[in-house]
Amino acid sequence: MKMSKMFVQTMREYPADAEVISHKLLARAGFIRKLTSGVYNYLPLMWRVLKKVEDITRDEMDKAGAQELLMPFLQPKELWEQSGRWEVYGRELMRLKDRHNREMCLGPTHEEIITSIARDGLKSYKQLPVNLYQIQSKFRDEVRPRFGLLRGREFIMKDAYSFDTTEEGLDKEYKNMAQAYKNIFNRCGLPTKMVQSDSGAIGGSLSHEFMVITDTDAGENDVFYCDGCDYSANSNHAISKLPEAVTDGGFSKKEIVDTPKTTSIDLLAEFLKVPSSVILKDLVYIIDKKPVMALIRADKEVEETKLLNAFQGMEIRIATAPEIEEIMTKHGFNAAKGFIGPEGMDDIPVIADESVKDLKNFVVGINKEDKHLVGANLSDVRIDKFADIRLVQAGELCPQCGKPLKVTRGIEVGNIFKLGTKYSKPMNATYLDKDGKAQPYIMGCYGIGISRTAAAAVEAHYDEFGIKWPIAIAPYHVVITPVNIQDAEQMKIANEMYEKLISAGIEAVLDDRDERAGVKFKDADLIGFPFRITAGKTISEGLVEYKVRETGVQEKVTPEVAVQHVIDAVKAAL
RNA sequence: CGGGAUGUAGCGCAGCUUGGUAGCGCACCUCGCUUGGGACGAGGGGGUCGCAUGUUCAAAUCAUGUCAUCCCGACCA
Repeated sequence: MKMSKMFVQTMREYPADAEVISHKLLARAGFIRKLTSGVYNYLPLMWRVLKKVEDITRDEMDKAGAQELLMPFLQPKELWEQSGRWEVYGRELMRLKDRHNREMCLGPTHEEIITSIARDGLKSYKQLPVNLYQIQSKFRDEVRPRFGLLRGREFIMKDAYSFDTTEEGLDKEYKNMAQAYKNIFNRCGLPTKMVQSDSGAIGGSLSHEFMVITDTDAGENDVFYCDGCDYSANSNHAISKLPEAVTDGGFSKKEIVDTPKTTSIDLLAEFLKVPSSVILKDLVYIIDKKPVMALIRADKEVEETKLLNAFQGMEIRIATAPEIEEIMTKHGFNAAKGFIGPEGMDDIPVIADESVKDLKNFVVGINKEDKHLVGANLSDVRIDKFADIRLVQAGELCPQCGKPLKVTRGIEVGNIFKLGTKYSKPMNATYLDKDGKAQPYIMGCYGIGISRTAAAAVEAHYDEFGIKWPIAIAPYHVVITPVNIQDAEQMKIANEMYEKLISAGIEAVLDDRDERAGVKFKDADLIGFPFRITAGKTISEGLVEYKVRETGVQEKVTPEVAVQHVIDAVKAAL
């Protein structure tokens, strides 16, 4: 490719609306251009990168025995009603109507469609197991898209779905996919951590996420890990042992005491002169439009995803102050939210965190303004069930080996889920077993954010001058830079090297623009070509310059050697 | 959904307070000069100032409304 003809406009400044480094660099270097909020044009350089990530993914998926297909982007409401998700999927699901007023949605994921395909085609146990995948655009109408390609509304994803007859079969495929994912990210030049995770809105029993560990702001997920063993988990799934804490309030008797204006835990703890670890905090959440109460030791926080799962709900949010007032009034109470408790709220389910079990002589709200019950014990509080609903914090102890857990941030680039029969059952998607009996498929699903992976690669590989693409997903492998295109000798050597590289199968760019050297160098660094060969002032000695973007190492060598270096390096990396 | 900010050329911005011929830098085109880390000079093209309504002799500028974009927050009792 001749640089003079290449469709790329680099900018001297970062776009004003970009926050994270991958967004800034991809926009400035001419890879992407925003069309509307959370939606981007993938310009030619970006598209080359994306195709490489796709190709690596495709190659490993095929090797792992999966088969590619392509499902529609537009989906009918009916299938979503069969799975039960039409009602329960939040506003992220982009709903629309066609000219006949038929309700449709843009696919945020494809469980419903794939299940309907399987239902029609996989009738016999003899046809199973099967793993089908596609690489396609998805749409999720995020509340607040940000971070460029990392959290857009439209994005490219590889999603695979497996169908098995047994749990053992699913387990085998799950491991098979985990290995394929490791291969994919390694080949992309992106080291990832496989962490335990919650399965979220897609549902299911077991899941893992593949996280690129990054020290940039773009890491949206907290990953807890242990130096002492191999434990690692996403914050929505992490568990821990709690360090020693005061759990006995030390009150000599149970009584109702005045606690004026103690509308927060801090105020209450200060007023009663007790640590917050002996206060029972009662939070009201709205799960699938119904209120629930979550009790937890007040020095700890609730992990909403865990809470949601404890109720097997789909949508969760904390109740608003007016909603709490309404609940109070409805139950005949007249107190501010700081004084709420399960007392007299018999129709609202109450769940307590495991940590509550250790509490003795504690403090709890009883729905009376400016009053709390102190010296309470578990028998004094209505609790429907216990569950782990606690958010782990760094410094708490590893559940496996007891060492303090550490936290880091990561970008989720892939995930694998065991779905079981979550979709096959409600959608009545079955095969006939050996006995001629209909059985629902046992399913798994496996996603990779293609566009997000490319952006994560930038977060992991950049410096003050620009992007440093891993060779395997770089838009081009090498740029050849004749410093002065008026210099016939420079141009001749540059052209010869270019031809040799091209015929060796190397993706080379010749920067034949009539620009000063500085401009060409800046652009080369910004765009992030892994290698640069410069034909400049040493050409009279028969030498060119070979430079490695990643390390900054450069050496003066003959054109033949420079070309061979690039060929060797690229072959080694692919 | 709440709060804040911003919409002026492809990008980054000034002008608005105090209404009167729409500007600057980068990018783009032409010529000259220059050619190892985003040169220089001269000339040039490009904007219904987000949109609508109003006030006014006159609106980028004032008012009202609306749309869009960005940031923060969305209640830990």
